Amino acid sequence: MENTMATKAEPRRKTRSEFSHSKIARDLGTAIVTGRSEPGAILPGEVELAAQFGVSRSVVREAMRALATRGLIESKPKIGTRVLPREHWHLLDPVVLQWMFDAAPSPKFVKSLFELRMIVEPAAAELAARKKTGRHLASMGHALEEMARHTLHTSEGQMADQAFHAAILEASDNELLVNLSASIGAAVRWTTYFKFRSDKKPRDPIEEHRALFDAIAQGDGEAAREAAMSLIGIAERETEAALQDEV
Amino acid sequence: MENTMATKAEPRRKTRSEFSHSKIARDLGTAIVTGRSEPGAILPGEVELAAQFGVSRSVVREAMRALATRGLIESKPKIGTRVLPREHWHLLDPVVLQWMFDAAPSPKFVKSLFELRMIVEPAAAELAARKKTGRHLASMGHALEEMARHTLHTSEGQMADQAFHAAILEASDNELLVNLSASIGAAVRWTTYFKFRSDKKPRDPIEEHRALFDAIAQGDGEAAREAAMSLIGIAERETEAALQDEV
DNA sequence: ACTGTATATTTGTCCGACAATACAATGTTA
DNA sequence: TAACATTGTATTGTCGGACAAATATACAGT
Repeated sequence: MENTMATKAEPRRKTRSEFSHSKIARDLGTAIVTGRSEPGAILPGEVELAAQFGVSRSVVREAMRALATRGLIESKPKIGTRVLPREHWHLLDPVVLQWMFDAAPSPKFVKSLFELRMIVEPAAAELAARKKTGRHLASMGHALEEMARHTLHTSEGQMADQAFHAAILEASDNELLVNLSASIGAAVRWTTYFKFRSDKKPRDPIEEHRALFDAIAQGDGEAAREAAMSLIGIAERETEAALQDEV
Repeated sequence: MENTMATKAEPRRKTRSEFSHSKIARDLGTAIVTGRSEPGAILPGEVELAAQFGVSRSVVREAMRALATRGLIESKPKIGTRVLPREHWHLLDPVVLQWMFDAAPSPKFVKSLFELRMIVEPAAAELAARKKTGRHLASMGHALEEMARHTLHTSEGQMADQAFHAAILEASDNELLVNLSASIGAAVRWTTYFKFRSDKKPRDPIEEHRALFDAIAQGDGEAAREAAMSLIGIAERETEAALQDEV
C-alpha cells in the first residue's frame, strides 16, 4: 500500500506521486496517534490548516474525512474538529497501525498487539492444518524455499516471508482472519525489517518456519498451533529490540 | 453510531441530522458490499453521481474518500473509480460490518465471523478472569441485574447486554481486543435484536450469562472460556435464524 | 435564577475553473 | 510491418470564493 519499501535494485520504481490529501492525512494522523495532538483537543480550523499546509480547503477536508473514517477525529459546525478519545480509534485499520509503528508505539500497546496475535494466528495455523489444499501447500513450500535461498536480509527473502504467512492465512479459508492478520503482520514485519540497526540483524527463523510448514502439511493442528506460537514469540522479542534501538 | 435504534420511549431523540456525504457513502457502500456493484467495475463519474444524487461534486468526493479509506474503492485520474476486489475491503471496520449485516450477508461470511468470534472472545473471557478488578466485576454484576430485570425484549435490557459484554472486554485489559470484539458484537447483536420476527423472539440466555460472570468472578479462566463459547454458539444460531427470517 | 433570543464562529455544501494524470489513438521511424 | 514517440482526451485532483446550516456563547428579559 504505502510504498515504504525501498528496493534499491529497481532503477526508479514509479513513485505513484502521493496526493496532497493523503500526505496531510498522514501528517495529522501521526500527530494524533503519537499523542502530539491530545484527545479532546480541538484542531485548528480548516481554513487555518489549509493556509499552514499551503493547500486548498477541499484538500484539508478530504484529509479530515479520511481521519474521521478511521475514528480519529469528529467535526461539528461551530465546534471545530476534535481529536476523539483513544477508544474510538480504529487501531486495527492497516494505516493506523502503520502510523503507530512508524513512530514509537508504547510498550503496553506492543504487548496488547502480540497478545492478540498469540490468540489469532495460532488458531489460524490450526485451521490451515485442517483445511489446507495442495495449492496452498505449493505456495507455502515455494515461499519457504525462496526464504531459505535469499535470507531475510534481502528484499526478496522478506517478500517470501510475507508470502509464506499470507499462504497460511489463505489456507485457513476465513477471509476475516486474512484481513485481520495480514494488516497486523505486515505492519509489524516492515517495522522489524527497517528499524533494525545494521549491527544487530534479526536472525532467520528458518527452522521454525519449516516446522510450521511440516505441521500444516501433515495436518497436525496442535503442532501447527505450537509452531505458530513459537514464531510469534520470536517476532515479539525482535520487534521489541527493533523499537528499543530507536534513538 | 448509526441511530438504527428506535427507542419509542424517548419523546424525540435528537436525530443528529445525517450529512449528505454520509448518506451517499452508505448508499454506494451498501451497493458494493451487497454485490450490486461488482468488484472491478467502474463507478459512474463524479459529476454524473453528483447529478444523480442531486448534490455537488464535493459531497460525492467526500463520500468517495470515506469508501476509499475503508478499502472499498480506488480512484485514478482518467480511469475513474474502481470497485476493489473483496480482499481489499476492511471487513472488520464497524461501518462496513454494519452495512454487511443491514443487508443479507452470505452464510459463508457469517460462518467466518463466528469462527473468528469463537477464537477471540473466549480468549478475552479467559484474560478477563485473570485480570479482572473489583470495578469491572461491579459493572458486570450491575449489567447482569439489569438484563434479568428488563429482559432482552426491552431496549433497556439490550443496553445492559451490551454493557455486560463491554465490561468483560474492558476487564481483559487489551484495547485491541476491545476494538475488535466491540464492533463485531455490536453489529451482530443489533441485527439479532431488530431482524427477529415478532413471533420468534430470541430467548434470554440469562443462565449462560450468569455462568460466565461467576467464572470470571472466581478467576476460573477455563470455565470462563467455555461459558463464552456456549454464549457464542447461542448467538450464532439466533443470528442465522434472524437472517433466514428475512423476506 | 432561569429562560429564551441574538450572535458569531465553524463546518457543510455549492459552483465553476484549471491542472495533473494515464489510457487511447495516431503518427513516425527503423 | 512493427516498435516507438506524440498527441488527444476523459477523469480525477486541486483551487478559490461564496453561501447555508448548525451550535456554543453571550446577552436580554421575566
